[in-house]
Amino acid sequence: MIGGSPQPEEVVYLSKRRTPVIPRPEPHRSATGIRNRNRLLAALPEVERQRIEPLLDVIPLRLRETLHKPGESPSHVYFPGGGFCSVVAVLEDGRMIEVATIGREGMVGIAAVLGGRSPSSSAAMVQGAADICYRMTVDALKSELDRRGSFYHLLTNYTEALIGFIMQSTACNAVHTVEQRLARWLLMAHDRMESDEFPLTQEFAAMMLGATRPTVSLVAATLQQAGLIRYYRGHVTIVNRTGLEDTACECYRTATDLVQGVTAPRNTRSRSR
Amino acid sequence: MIGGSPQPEEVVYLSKRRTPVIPRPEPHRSATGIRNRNRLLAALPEVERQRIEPLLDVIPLRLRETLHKPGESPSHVYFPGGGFCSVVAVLEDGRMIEVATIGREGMVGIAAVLGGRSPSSSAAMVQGAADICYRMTVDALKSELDRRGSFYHLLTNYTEALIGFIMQSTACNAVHTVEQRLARWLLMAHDRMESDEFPLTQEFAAMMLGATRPTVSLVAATLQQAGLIRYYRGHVTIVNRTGLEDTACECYRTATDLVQGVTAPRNTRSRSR
DNA sequence: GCGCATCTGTTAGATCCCGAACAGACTCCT
DNA sequence: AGGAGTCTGTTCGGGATCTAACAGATGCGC
Repeated sequence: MIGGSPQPEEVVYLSKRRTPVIPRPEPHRSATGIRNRNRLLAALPEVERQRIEPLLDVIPLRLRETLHKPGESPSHVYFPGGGFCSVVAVLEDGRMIEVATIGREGMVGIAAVLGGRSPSSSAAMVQGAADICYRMTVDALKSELDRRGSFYHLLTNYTEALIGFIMQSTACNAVHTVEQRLARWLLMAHDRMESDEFPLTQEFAAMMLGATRPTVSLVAATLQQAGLIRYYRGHVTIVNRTGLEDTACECYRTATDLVQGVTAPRNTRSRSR
Repeated sequence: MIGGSPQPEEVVYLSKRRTPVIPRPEPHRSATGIRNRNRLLAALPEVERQRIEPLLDVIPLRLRETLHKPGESPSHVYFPGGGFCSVVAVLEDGRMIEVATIGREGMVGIAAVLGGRSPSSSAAMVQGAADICYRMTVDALKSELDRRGSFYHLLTNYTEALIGFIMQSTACNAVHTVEQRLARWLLMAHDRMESDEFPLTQEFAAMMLGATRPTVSLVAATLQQAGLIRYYRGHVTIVNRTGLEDTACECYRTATDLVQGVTAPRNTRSRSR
C-alpha cells in the first residue's frame, strides 16, 4: 500500500509542491532577539514584541510533560521555540487521541484567546522535547489581547486555523487508513523537530492515532521495508521524506497549510480548496 | 453489539441521568419575544436582546441548503430556531465528513467570532429543516462583539464549547464503531428536531459518519431489529431513545454537555471528567 | 552473572468495514 | 398504464484492524 514509485527526491518535490514543505529551522540569530524562535512571536511588529517580551518566561519542554489536563483551568499559554506538543482528547477509559500538533508555528492553550477560564476539555503534552519554550500567564495574555493589537489578530487568526486543523483531523480519522495517518503524523513531527531522528515508541503512536500497537507495528514495518523510515527501540528516523508525503493523506498538506499560513508571507500562502 | 437489556424507559432514564437529556421544546410564547427560540439569543439580558433583535433576519432552513462553503468568506451567521445544521470538513474527493451538529443551542459561523474574514475551511448545511432561523450579517455581528458585552462572552464561550465538541468528534471517529457513532448521530438529531420522526437517507448518514452505505445499512438494520429505531425510504423514527443512549458512545454525552452547558443554568450543568 | 520486571515488537484468529455489484421501490413522462 | 431513470436498501468476497497472546531486548538488584 506504499504509494507511488520512488523517484529522485528533488524532482518530485519541486514538481508537486509550490513551496517547500518545511520552512527549515533558520539559524538562530541573536541580533534580532531571542524570542523569534516561535513564529507567532516572531511575526509581531517590533513595538509589540518589545512590550510582550518581558511577559514571557523561558522554560524547557521535557518529553512527556503535561502542559494542561482536562478539567483544569490552564494558568499559562505556551509558545514552543522548538519541539512540539500534542493536543489530545481524553476518553473516559483514559485513552488519549491526538487532535492537533503544535510546534514553533503555534501556541498551546487557544482556549485562553476565547477568554475561557472554564476547565479545558482537552489535554496537552510534550511529544518532542525542546530547550526553549516561551510561557505567559493567562492573565498577562488577556491584558495584551484586550489591546486589540497585532497580537490579538495574530492569535485569533491562529485559533481559526487550529480549528480548521482539528476539523481536518476529524475527517481524517473517519476515512483514512492507519498507514496514511501514521505517515502524516511522522511528517508533522519531522517538520517540527530539528533532526531526522527523534524518539517515538509504537505504543505512543498507536494511542495518538487511536489505533492499537499491533496495527502500528505492522504499518511501521511496511514503511521501513519501503525504505521510508527506520526505527529501533523507541526511536524513528525519517529516511525518505518524499516517500512519506506520497504515503500520507491530503490532510497533512491541508492542515499544514492552515497553521503555517498564519505566519507565512502572503505570496507563499496556499490554501487548499 | 446492541448494548444492555431493554428496561422500562423511565427507570433507566432517571437512574442513569441526573438531568433529562433533551430540554424538550418549550411552548413558543410570543409574550417574551419571538427571538428566544434560539437558546443563545434567549440567554441574552433584555437590554442586549432588544439591541440585537433589529439586526436579525428571520429565514427558513430548507433541507440540504448550504449555509456556507469552504473557500468562501461567509457573509452571515445563523442562529437556528429549530432543526439543525451540520458543519462538515470537505475532502479533495468531495466527501463531506461531519465535525459538529448545530441546532437551537448554537450558532453557525463561529469563525466570525474570531474576526476571521478569511475563507472558511469548512462547509455548513441544513440537515433538519425549520421554519425559523435568525440570520445576522458578519459585519453586524462584529460591531456587536466589539462592545464586549454579554453577547461577546456568550459567543466566545460557545465557540470554546464547539471546539471541545469537534475534538470529541475527532477522538470518536478514531476509536468508536459505526454503530456507536450512528446511535450518537441519531440522538443528536433527535435532540434538535421537534419530532421522533425525521428524514434521513442511509446515504447521507454514511457520508456524515465517513462510512459507506452498506455499512450504515447493516448497522441500521441491527438497530431496527433491536427495536431502537424504524426507518423506511429516507425517514427514521426514534422508537427507543434509552436504548439508543446505551448503544451510543460516551461522546454523545460529552459533546452534548459541552454545548448545552453554555446556556444551561449552572445548577443543571454537568461536565464530564 | 542471573533472574525478574518492564518495555518493545510480532504473530494469529476473529471482527469490522469497504468496494462492487445486485435488488427493490418510487417518480415521472409519455 | 408502463417503462426508464433514480434513489434506497441489501448481499458478498476481500482487506484492514482489533483482541489476545507470545517473543525478544533492556535494565536492575542482589
